[in-house]
Amino acid sequence: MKPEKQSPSFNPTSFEQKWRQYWEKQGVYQPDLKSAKKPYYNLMMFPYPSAEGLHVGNMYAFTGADINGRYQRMKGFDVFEPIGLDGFGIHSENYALKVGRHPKEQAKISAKNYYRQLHAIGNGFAFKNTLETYDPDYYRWTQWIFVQMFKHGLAYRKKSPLNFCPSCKTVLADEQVINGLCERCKSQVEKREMEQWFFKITDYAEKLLQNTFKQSFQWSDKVKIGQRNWIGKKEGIIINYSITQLSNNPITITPNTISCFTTRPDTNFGATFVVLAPEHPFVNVILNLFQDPKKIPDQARLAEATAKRVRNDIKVKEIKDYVERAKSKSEMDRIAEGRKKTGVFTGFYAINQLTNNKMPIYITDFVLGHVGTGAVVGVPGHDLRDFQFAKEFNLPIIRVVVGKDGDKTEITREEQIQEEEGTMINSSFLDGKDIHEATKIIMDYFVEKGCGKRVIEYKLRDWCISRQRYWGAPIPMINCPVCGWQPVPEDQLPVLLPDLEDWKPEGTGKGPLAKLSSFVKTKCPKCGGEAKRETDVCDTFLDSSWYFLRYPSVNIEHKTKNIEQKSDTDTSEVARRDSSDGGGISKQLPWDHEITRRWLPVTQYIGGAEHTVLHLLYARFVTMALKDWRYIDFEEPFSRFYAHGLIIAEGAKMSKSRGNVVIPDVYIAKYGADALRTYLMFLGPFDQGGDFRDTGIAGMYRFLGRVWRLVFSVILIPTASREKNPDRISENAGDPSSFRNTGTPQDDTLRRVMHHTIKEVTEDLENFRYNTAIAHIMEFVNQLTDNLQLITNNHIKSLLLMLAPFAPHMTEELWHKFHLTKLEQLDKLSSIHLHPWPLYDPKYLVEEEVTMVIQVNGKTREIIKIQNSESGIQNKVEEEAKTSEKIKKYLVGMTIRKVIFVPGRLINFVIS
RNA sequence: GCCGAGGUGGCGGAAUUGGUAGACGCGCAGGUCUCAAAAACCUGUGGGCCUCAAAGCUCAUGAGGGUUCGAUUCCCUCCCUCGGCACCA
Repeated sequence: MKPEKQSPSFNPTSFEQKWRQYWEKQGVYQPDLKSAKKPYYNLMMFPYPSAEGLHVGNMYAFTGADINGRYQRMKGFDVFEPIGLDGFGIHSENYALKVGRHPKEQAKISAKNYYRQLHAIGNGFAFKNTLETYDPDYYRWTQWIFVQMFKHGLAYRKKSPLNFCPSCKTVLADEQVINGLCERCKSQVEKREMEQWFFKITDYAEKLLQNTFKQSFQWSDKVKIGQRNWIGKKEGIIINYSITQLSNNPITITPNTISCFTTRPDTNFGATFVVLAPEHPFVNVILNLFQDPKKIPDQARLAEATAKRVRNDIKVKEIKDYVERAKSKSEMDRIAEGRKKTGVFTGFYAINQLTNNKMPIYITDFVLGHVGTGAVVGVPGHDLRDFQFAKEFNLPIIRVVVGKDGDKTEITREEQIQEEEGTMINSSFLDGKDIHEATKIIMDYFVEKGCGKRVIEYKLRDWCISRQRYWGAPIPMINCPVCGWQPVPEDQLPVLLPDLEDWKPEGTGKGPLAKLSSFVKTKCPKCGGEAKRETDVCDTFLDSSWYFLRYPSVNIEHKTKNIEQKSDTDTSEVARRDSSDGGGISKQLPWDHEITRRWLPVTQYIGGAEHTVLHLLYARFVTMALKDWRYIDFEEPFSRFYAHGLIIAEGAKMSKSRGNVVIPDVYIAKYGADALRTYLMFLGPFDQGGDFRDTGIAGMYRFLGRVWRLVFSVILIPTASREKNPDRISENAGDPSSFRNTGTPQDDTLRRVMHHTIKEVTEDLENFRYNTAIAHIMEFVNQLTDNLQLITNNHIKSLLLMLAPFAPHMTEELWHKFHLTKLEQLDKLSSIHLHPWPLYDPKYLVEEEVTMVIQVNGKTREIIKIQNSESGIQNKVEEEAKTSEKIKKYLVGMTIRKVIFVPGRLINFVIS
């Protein structure tokens, strides 16, 4: 049979779907989860369906992650690459609100469309292991985690001023407030005093921080640093100052000290005032004391004259007004006022025990109630804010540090403030000491004198978990008037989210579930009496804090026997924990122990850096807690994390509000998924993202077309070389030993280029340098195109194998066309995607002749070819260089002062 | 203000133990094929000078200094863009 001379036209839509069906049918991307030998858990952050569908930004992230998965699979790993939908929570609910559909209905529609797109991009997903966070089988366990948090004392209720989004009508975690705006809807966030559920993530602050320094914690630096900054560890001291008044007959107050946290006690000789946050407890002490003169307590009952004087000193009304005003101010109002310092004097003084000065105590809104002790000792000479405050209230400013500029004059301008480094002055026993040394000395001093205590503070605060919304996992707690808060018994989980007609948020401070009395009314699990269910739902980020544990075990029946099957040699805490637990359903876990052991922690996690202090921190916290409760035996969920860049369009981040969202579907229909995938990976470094352009994708389509025709030219028109090497389906692509050596220079060149390309592409893929990997493949293709008659089977195989992770459909099509296999003959192992990655042999990288640069005084004047064997010998190269007419011209009449020789690279004559 | 990432042709971007700046692609220009177009293919493509041409010279990696035989790369000062945090004591 003679092959037709014309290659079929390159039409991706004619074969892409066919191969996706084949992959799925044959289970090409379904590893044996129970007994895989070389497990590689390749995970990408799952999407939340909060729009019409995936945009190219999502596709960029998924494709980049998928290329790693495909590469690792070809390297011989059993790659598990699951995908699912983070469909519970406020993102999806807001979208449902927007389109005016019930979230449950919308979820079905979104799921269908998202999964259609996720198929269409051609990733090696394990589609048998999908999960959706709104599935009761899933959120049952989200609730179970909540119950465990409660049982272990990590879930608690607290009343505090919280971030409230008036548009989403719910409270938000600190991590979800960006510049005072709601992370989701960009509305102005208000402060509201509410009682809510919190998770004690702060208990893990130190571990969350310390683990980021471990060698094994291989994360993108920017995310590591971002987490460290967010945790914000500070070592300092709490100093207690006695409180006094100017009056001769001071009233007694309790407490009679003020505690201030500071990291810079070295400057305390320069402390001249104390400032309190409006929320500070002492403020209430004052207000209660003097609100009504009759309420002055007995022990403080004063002579009328004294009382009057005290009331004059302490302007109660002014204080009250200031505090109320401060508390009602929104973040935005504060910013709008600039950084102008305001405050009110309390009438009380704190005694600086170093100088015996009476430091006036003020209330000011620049001190934050939740930071440190909510009270700050003011050192106006060496802190910008303290300086501004002192200026505003005419308080004394004392210099106690001399900076490197040596300026010892009085501090009157902001530029004179030394904060970072310097030497102590005007500080008695600290004089002349470096500030860091002085800090240690003074800390010891305070501790010894009994008026200070070293402390470690963190910026990280507890995770507010309650949301006054409908579309989330109901918080599985019951409030009994007799027994207090009780968790829903584990065998009664899930607490199903009821179908609610009236599900829209109202902003009353309660979630929509509160309106459903059949849901609210329940029995106390402890005493059996009438009780009420919690009606708030969990934050979405709890859903996604453990999903990676679930994926590998999605299809596992929860049989108690898989817990008891442990061998005696298995001494892990986890095993003992499992088998010593009580009977019944509570024994079950949402993950299979053996599978979890095999696959977790996640080998490679890939996602956006925007989750640095959100999902990535929460998932680490939940994993640590599960480890401490002995449900798993590792404490870090993601061994490696790679933060990809963002795709921008029209110069801005893709977002619905900007209207610059690019939908991949049209491009897939026009150019095929392969062209879009390869284009996205080519447009810039994967960690930097890039700007999406139509013209670029057309160019990539042309490139793939060139590859298509190149491969068909070999399939259809056998050349002399090809006939000499007729074993069309040999499995030795890239195996260096399979190469004949004809000795012709062109043959050698092509072979060298191939090995060089394999080397470069392999190294690039190891480091997520997809753009340069593609560039190298392109150069290889250009070389092949220029030497059509010299192409061998191995060139084509190597080319297809290297291109396979990027263009999985087309390479699969060409692979089988090349091997003349028929679709119906194919089994799983025929797939190019399970073929071993090509290897290179360094010995074929060596060139006969190398290019050397000849410089005169550091400027390149000539480029010569020289035998590789001689390129490392200075005499030879120098001799050769001096025969060059051009170089002679430069050297004539000059003296060579020095010759710099870099073997194999250049020679430089320094002349004068 | 602090932390992080960047600044290279018309555009996206290559190039690192300091050694040919601009790989690869887009775009553009010219050409081949065609009645024509599309597609495809070929050639050229940083600026300036010089030349009929070839060759050559010269400038150029945000700005300015420095180290070096040699700097996109290292050091100092500064400017700009993007991302994150932000009155955090």
